[in-house]
Amino acid sequence: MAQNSTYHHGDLRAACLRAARELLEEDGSAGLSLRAVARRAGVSATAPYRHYADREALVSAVAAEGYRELAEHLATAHPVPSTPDDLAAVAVAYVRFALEHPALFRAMFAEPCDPTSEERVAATAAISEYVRGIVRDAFPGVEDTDALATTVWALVHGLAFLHLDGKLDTSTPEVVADRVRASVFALFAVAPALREAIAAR
Amino acid sequence: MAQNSTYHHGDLRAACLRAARELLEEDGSAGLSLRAVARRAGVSATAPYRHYADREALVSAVAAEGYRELAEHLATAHPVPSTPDDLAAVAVAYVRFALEHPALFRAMFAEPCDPTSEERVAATAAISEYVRGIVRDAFPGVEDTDALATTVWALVHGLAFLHLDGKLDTSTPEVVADRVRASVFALFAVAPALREAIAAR
DNA sequence: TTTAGGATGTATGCACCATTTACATTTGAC
DNA sequence: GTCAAATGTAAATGGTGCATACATCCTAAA
Repeated sequence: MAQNSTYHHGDLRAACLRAARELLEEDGSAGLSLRAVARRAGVSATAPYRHYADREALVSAVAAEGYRELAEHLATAHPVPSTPDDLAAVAVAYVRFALEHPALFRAMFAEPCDPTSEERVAATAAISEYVRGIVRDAFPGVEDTDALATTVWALVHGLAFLHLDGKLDTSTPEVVADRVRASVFALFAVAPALREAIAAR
Repeated sequence: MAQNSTYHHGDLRAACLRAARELLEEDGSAGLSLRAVARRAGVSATAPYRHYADREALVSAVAAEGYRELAEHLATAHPVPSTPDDLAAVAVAYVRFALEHPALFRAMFAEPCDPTSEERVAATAAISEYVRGIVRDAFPGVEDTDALATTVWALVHGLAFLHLDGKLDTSTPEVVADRVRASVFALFAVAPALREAIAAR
């Protein structure tokens, strides 16, 4: 089981993932090079290629991990959201996650997504379904749950990016949270009207 | 005025900008290297450094150009938006711009923004003010124009990114436009309630 | 009109990077 | 125990950003 020499690492795949994640958080996307990952894992420069086809594959793996963490983070904000207040709390958590892990969040959403990374596709599908579930629970009367979920996700996602890009004041967590809550409540208030708005077109 | 030899380019600054823009649209952010720009401009590899301090400065310049084009694109969608319908048309134009110029849009919003690029800061401030102006005209009764403008921008911005990242169906321009309109109308319907929602917290 | 000097472009070199290919070591199944 | 597959290494190729020193050209002052 355990290697008795130093030739084999033991679990290089996981070590690379961890190193990549660390480098991403420390130096941003530019600091995440396969060579740096290899150095940090204490292994030759090309060893990571045994576990990841190329740089993008490694980034995708980190992103997928990010999706799982985001889902966890949201669930922690509120286990079973069922009211507009709950949903607002989840929205705040979403934006906070982006601000606390800017490089990771960018890797998850801001880079051209590789459609062939099933790990990544599955992870984003899970997030999407999660949002849909929340909306369904919080607004059982709404017919087109998907449309409302999309709108909510887009609003929160856009808020995250605008904050991340310095387009909105992020001096304190409170001002951010207040702004997110205000925006989400604006949308919630109209939820019943959404179906009509769509039908009216 | 005009150079009589081949040593000097004439307007290398503009040529670099154009080449960078082309490379960005052709091969994405990864294809935008200073060396490739120099090659395309028919000039030595380090010549661009006479006009741009580093790669990021060039990207910022391209992004700033993108902001101006986006503003123009939106203005074309509707010169003086003053109704929810007008605003929805502008929102659709925003998302369409992102889908038509994915790499440029990412360069504008998805990369860590350099706060020292005044060209870029000024350009984004202009966009922000533009959105605020539209909201002010379209909803003269709303007190906190800034809050509503932020919400609108975030929603549209988030829709652009989710489409860009393949999280939403983009098979035809129509399905995209319909979804954007539906989301924006949902928000519009509640505009008068926004102030209350904020006050209620 | 001549002639510095600044602006612009070039040549070279360094450090870093991704990726490929060939080779070495270890491990586990038989 | 043997041998093939899995894992790690070494070396080489070709690309990149960028700093430094050098070449050329334009312009404005003398």
